[in-house]
This record gives sequence, structure tokens and C-alpha cells, in this order.
Amino acid sequence: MYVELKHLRTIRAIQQAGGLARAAEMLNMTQSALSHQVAGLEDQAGMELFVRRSKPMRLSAAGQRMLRAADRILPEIDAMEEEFRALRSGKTGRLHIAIECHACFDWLFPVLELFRHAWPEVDVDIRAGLAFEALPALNREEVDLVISSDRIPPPGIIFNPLFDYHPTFVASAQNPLAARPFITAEDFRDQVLITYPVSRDKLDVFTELLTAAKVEPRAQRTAELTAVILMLVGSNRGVAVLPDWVMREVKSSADYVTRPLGPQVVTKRMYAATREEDATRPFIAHFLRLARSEPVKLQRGA
Amino acid sequence: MYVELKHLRTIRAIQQAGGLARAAEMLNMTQSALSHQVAGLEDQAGMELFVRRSKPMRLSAAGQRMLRAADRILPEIDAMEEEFRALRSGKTGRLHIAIECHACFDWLFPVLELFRHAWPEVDVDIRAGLAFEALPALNREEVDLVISSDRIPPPGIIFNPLFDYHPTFVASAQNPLAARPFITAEDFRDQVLITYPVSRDKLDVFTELLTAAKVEPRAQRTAELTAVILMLVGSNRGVAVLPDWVMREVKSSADYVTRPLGPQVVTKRMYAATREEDATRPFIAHFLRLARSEPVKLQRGA
DNA sequence: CCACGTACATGAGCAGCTTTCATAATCATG
DNA sequence: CATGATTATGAAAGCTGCTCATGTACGTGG
Repeated sequence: MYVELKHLRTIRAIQQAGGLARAAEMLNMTQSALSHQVAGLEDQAGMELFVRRSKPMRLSAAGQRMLRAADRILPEIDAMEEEFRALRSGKTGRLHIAIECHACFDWLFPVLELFRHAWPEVDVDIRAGLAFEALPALNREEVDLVISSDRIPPPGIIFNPLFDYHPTFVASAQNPLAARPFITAEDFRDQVLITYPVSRDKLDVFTELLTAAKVEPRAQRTAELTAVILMLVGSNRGVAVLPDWVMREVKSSADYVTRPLGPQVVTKRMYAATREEDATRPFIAHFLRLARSEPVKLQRGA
Repeated sequence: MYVELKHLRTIRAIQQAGGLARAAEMLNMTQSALSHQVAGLEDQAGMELFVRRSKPMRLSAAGQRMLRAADRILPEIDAMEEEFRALRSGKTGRLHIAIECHACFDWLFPVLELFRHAWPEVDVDIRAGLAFEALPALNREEVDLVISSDRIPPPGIIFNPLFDYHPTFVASAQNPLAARPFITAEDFRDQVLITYPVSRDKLDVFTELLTAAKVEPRAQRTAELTAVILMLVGSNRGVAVLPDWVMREVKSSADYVTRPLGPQVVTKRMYAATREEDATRPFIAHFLRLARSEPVKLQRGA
């Protein structure tokens, strides 16, 4: 038995039109074509789908069963086609974001909150892409946008610059390093360094400072959440290097000191990687605009 | 955009097979055919449904949306086809019953209880067909079986005999007619007659007795439920004529008397009307068997 | 780095399904 | 019983969708 949507549409049309001739008109075909089609379908089904005893042909019990399927399925198809139309016109789409940078949650949530209101039809999701390689996933269309620091863009991928930030040293006010105007690699030798639980090539403090200087901190411990890291730092259990925008709550507190990395200030750039063809889509462009303007407000507010 | 189930099957197959070539094999067609089809579908959709950057072709975001539709719709189609197979093999079907006879609930429920266990897959329903003409509904396949007393079968309809019964007079033991050995038409002149609220041509007491004798009872009042009629009779508010099988509870009570209609005993036959082609279907035949044997047990138990 | 294998795309040709046209059969009604 | 409405049927045209043959792109191992 090989059913097609065509058949379901036919069943529904005959039911609605209350007769084969009228239904044929609804479907823009001749009465003859419909008659042939119905005959074929009944052949497939192996039974009569219509009662012909009364003249305007009516659905039989089996036909009514098929109508039930039609009434459930065809609206789903219509809904899907509607979504595709919206997708084509650019009013909707999918924005699944992978972040390689733990601290980015801080500015990403406010940005997404704004985005969500502007593009309610877009399917938004975040995947804390720590477990997998985010950039290849972009190519496979498993995700649509990757938040990442500077890297070499693979072919087909564009790195859209968002904003610059300063990886900033933070310690307890009790820590001896609080006396320094800036912090150098050597200063970490005697410190417990608290970081996110990711590989060193994704941690600014290593890529920008320690790896090049071949300095190993006294110890390293990890915490998942920014708040936890700051708590540990506050109780002088260690020091950390975090992007400047997460410092806004801490700067006003007397318990903490924040210092630039030095001697020359380290500046990094945050990027949103997208597929080449997506970069100009209206809602992606809007997201990029938001992701450029909102985080700097946090940085200023710091 | 003209989607067909074929396309949904294709999407699903490519997803499951993880590639176009393997999917083509699954669907028993050449790789070329599938490639053409996918191209056509993407043309319809107006966008790429697959990512071709990585070699085994994968679903794009839009393709994943279509896969979701496929995963919802195709199982429904499979289920329907399964039902049709069962329908063809006679293991299942529909048994929507219309009853023209109020008192028939009494024996119909026990019969359906037995039937339900034997044919759990058959869709059973009762329509208290008092509001509409049941026999034409049979022809239109709105119902599949009509419980009815003797009539002239319309063409295409078979009246399957079930059992014989005696319309029986019932009155309070206080009623003067309790003294009579049998009840004649004339006896109703002074009585309040309690009946179901249906037209006289569906009431045995009229069709078999009063109409022919041109006798009008002193008054007629109606009640929907058999139990209510018996209650009214028990308190001597009137008399009634009911099928013998409903008398079983009443006969043992000293409050009631039951008497045959006379002088010669009136016998009627109950029928189950079905469409000609349905009469031999296994589950219909089984229902008929049950409807022949079970009610007589009630009659004997009376 | 080249040769080869794998995976998908493309074009031409053809078979078969679907539609149309013309007409017949059937049914309901006045 | 004639008439109009509704569905069925058969033949022929047309088009869809398939296969075959071949091309292109990508990755891989010698």
C-alpha cells in the first residue's frame, strides 16, 4: 500500500466538497482524473473507501479512518510549509550558539534577551560547547554561531569581530600582589591560579602570558562558574585572570583588587564565527549588532 | 512548495543511512534518482536542505526541520497502513450500532461486554438512534448495525434474525387487571399507558394490539428509562408493555404482575440489520452469534 | 604528489503514471 | 420516463521520475 499526501488531500477534498465532481474543481483537475485516482487508491487500500450507493459519493468507514489521518497530517504539512516560507523571507530561522568562552555567558544572556524580543520566531539555543570542537560543528550546520577569541578562520567561515577586552588579573585585597600596579608572568610563580576547566589553549592567561614566558603557577585549580571563581579569589584561595566585563560587581568591593596584565596591556578581540552565507542574514546581522554594543556597556559599567 | 510523503521518506532515509548513496539503496532506487529528487525538493523549498561541504551529505538546519515533520508524520502513516492491513484481514473493523428499541440496552450491554473481549481491536460504539432514521444511516455507512424489530429490508440491507420475544403486560399487583389471565386491547381503555418517548409505530403495544383494535388508552405518559417505567408501574401510576427479557427482576417481586397479551400470545422477532456485504465478516458474525444466544439466557432467567 | 576510491551531480532517454477528452453508465426527480 | 446530475471507463497525450552513463569534487594512501 503506497499512500501519498496527494491521496490524503483528495480524501479531504471529497469530504469537504461533498462529492467527486466538486472536489475535482477544488483540486484543479478533471472529474475523470479524480475518479481514476480514487480507483487507484482503493486498489492500493484493498477496499472501498467510498460509498457509491447514494449519489454524491460519501466516505466509507475505512475512508473515514483515512480522513482522520488526513486531518492530522495535512495541517502539519501546512505548518511546515508556512515555516519554510518564513524561512525564505528571512523572518525566521535558527540561531544555535556554541561558546568556547565560559565567561561569555555574562554578556550573552542579556544580548539574547534583547534578541529574543526582536526576533520571537527565531529558534534560539546555546550549547556550552566545551565538550566538542565548535568550528567544525558550524560547518556541519549543527550550530549557527560560535563565540570565540581570535583564531584562524577555516574556509567558508567568517570571524565577525565583536569587541575588544582586557584579560584582567583579580586577587584578594589581602594578596601581596595587590601592591603592584600591573601583573607580569613571573608574579604567578607563587600563586594558586583558578581557571575554568578547559584546555590551556583556550585560557587567555596561558595563551597571552604564561605559555610564552614558560612560567608555571604554584598550583592550578578549576571551577565551572565565574561566581565560584570570584568567591575563591575573594577568600584568598587563589588568583584569577578574567575578562574585564565580569569585573563590574567586583570593582566596587573593597575585598578585591583588579590589575592589568603587564608590562604592556594585553588586549584581545572577541569574535562571532558564522558561515559565510549566514553573515548577512537579517537576524544574524541583528545579533551581531547587539553583541557589539551590549558587552561594552557592561565593560563601562565595570 | 509541493511536498509529498516520498520526500519525507527520502529525508528520513538519508538521515538514517548517513549519506545519499546508502539511502538510495535503502529506498531501492539509484543514487542518481535520489540526487535528482533531492535537487527538486530543494528547488521547491527554495533553500538547501543538505550540507555538502562534508562528504557524506548531512541535513542542514532547514533539513532538520523537515526531518522533524517526517518523524512525526511517517509513523502515523505506518500506523494507518497497519490498520488497513488488519482491516483487510478481517481482524479489526468498526461496529457502530444504532438501536431503535429502547429496552434493548438491557441485553445489548452484556453482549457488547463479551464482544469487546473477543475483538479488542474492533471500534465499538452505540448510538441511541432515536433522533434519526437508522436504516438509511446504515446505507451511508454512518453506522454498521441496527437493532430493530421486523420491517421490510431496504435493498442492500439484510435483516439477521436474533431471537423471538413476547411483548408482555406489566402492572401493579393492586391493579384490577391483575385478576385476568391475559390482557386484550379493550383492557387498556381505562388505563394510563406508560411508554418510551418514541413514535407509536415503534411501540409494540400499538403496532401489535391497540392500533388494529382502534383502542386509545385513557392516558399515555412517557419515561426514558426502563427502570423508571417499572417504578411508575410499581406504584400503580400506570401500566406498561415491555419485552419479556426486562421482566426478570420484576417477576420475583410481589408488587408486580406480568401477563401475556391475548387472546392469542403476541410474538415478535428481533433483528440486527447489516449491510449485505458485512453480514459474513467474522466479527459481525460473532456479534450476531452472541446477540442470538445471550438474550435468551436473560429471558430464561426471568 | 599522484592515483585511486568514494560520494554526489548532471544530462539524455525512456517507461509508466497521471491527466485529459470523449463518452457511457447510473441514479434521483419531477 | 425523460432529464440533469454524478460517477465510471477507455484511449491517447503529456509529463514526471526513473535509470544509465558519465562527470566532478574530495579525500587518502602509497
